[in-house]
Amino acid sequence: MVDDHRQRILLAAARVYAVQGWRGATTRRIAEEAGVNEVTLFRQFGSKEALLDLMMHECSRIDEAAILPREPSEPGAELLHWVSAHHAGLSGRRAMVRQMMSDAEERPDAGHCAAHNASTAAAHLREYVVQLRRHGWVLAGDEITPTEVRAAVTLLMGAVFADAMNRDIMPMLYTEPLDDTLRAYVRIFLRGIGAPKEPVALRERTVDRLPSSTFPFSV
Amino acid sequence: MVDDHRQRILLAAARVYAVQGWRGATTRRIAEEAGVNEVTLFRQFGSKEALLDLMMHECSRIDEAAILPREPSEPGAELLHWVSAHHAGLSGRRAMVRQMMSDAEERPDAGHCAAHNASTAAAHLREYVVQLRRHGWVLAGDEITPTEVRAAVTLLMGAVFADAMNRDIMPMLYTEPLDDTLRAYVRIFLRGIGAPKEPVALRERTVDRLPSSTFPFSV
DNA sequence: ACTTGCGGCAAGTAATCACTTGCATTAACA
DNA sequence: TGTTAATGCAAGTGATTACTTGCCGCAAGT
Repeated sequence: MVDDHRQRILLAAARVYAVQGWRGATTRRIAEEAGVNEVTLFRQFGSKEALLDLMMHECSRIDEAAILPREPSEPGAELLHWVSAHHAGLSGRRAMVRQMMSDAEERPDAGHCAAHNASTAAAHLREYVVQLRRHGWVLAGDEITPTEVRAAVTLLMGAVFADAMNRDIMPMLYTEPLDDTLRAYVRIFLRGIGAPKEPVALRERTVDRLPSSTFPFSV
Repeated sequence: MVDDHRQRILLAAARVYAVQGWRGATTRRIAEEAGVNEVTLFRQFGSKEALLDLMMHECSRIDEAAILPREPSEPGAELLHWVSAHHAGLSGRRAMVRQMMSDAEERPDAGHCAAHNASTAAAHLREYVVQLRRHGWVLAGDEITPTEVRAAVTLLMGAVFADAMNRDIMPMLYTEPLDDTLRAYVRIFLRGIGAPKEPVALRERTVDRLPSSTFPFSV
């Protein structure tokens, strides 16, 4: 019963905050949205700041992102699935992420919460690229530098982030359907890191010839 | 003198708004920042809403973006220069853009202002790609579809946008220096639309064999 | 039956919000 | 020199802010 109330208030706070931001998320509005008395809010959480801080941390704990397989078998399809899931997650939290990023100027903690998901997702993608390389999906010895591979990761992550954040308010930029766009993102990304569309002829033990230490991805 | 006051107030409003957002940009703080009596603000602009609306429209009028040449001669360098300028512009307005995007939920006009620069920049880039193709810099007849080229534009724009917005609060994602990253963005973009690094052998009048009508970029 | 604790309700706190009014000052222009 | 328009200053408007206090009802545990 107790936790039920706390949860309801936290969810209400998240909804109000996503639309109205920190200053607009008044204790009155949150209480009204939760269907509780305003005083209950203070008795449960102490202050507005404590409540919103907790809410933001709870929100950033959610990791609903799809998982990239450890052993790549179909990079294009796997990446598309993962990117779609990541985009969907970001898109669903769009309003809240926007508020957090604007609050980052005054409340660094909000920025941290907004960055958390993106950071872990980027780490997953980096690890996946390492595996791609390990399993011979990436043409080694290219003119593609390790820095460029790292940049390709932030390029893809950034493009998906911007797409999720801006597609609704920039119709001039995002004219093509979401599906086609994400598919193209993935294709360009794979081309960018030197992975051909067709499966590379499986060279046996490419791993031995490309020790992971030469690759600058530790995590 | 009069315009001097108005300008000072508008600039002060922009500074305060960029940090504190709409609700945080109180008339008191703006007047104090401008070194003007609070009443002057109301006598000049009528209301807080009128002042901030005007300020946002003035801000979105500024088009400091570098210009992409009509006749591409060195795509890599030209694009890098343009992307750097675009990133610098966005980066300088970072705080304000973030506030506008969070206000977009309640004040659609703020969203429009935030979208304006990105939209015109994207139009420029699209036009440049058309010119690239016209002058034979792009390998035609590839497996690269027009939709993919369009997506490449939004990919690059989105990545630069995200980089400018998030680099300061996501150190885990943006570990490489800005210059190297932008350079890599451009290289991957060019590879993504099928433009090789080295200048293509100038085929005479490729234009005739590739009428622009087959290319879906009208603007 | 009695305690304990949680929640609703009504009221009130000082601070801040956007905005207004009246009056004195100042500087330009006639 | 007189007029006019813009500004500063002091004060005050009602609304809203976060937060507190005191009292009462209710349900569960002992």
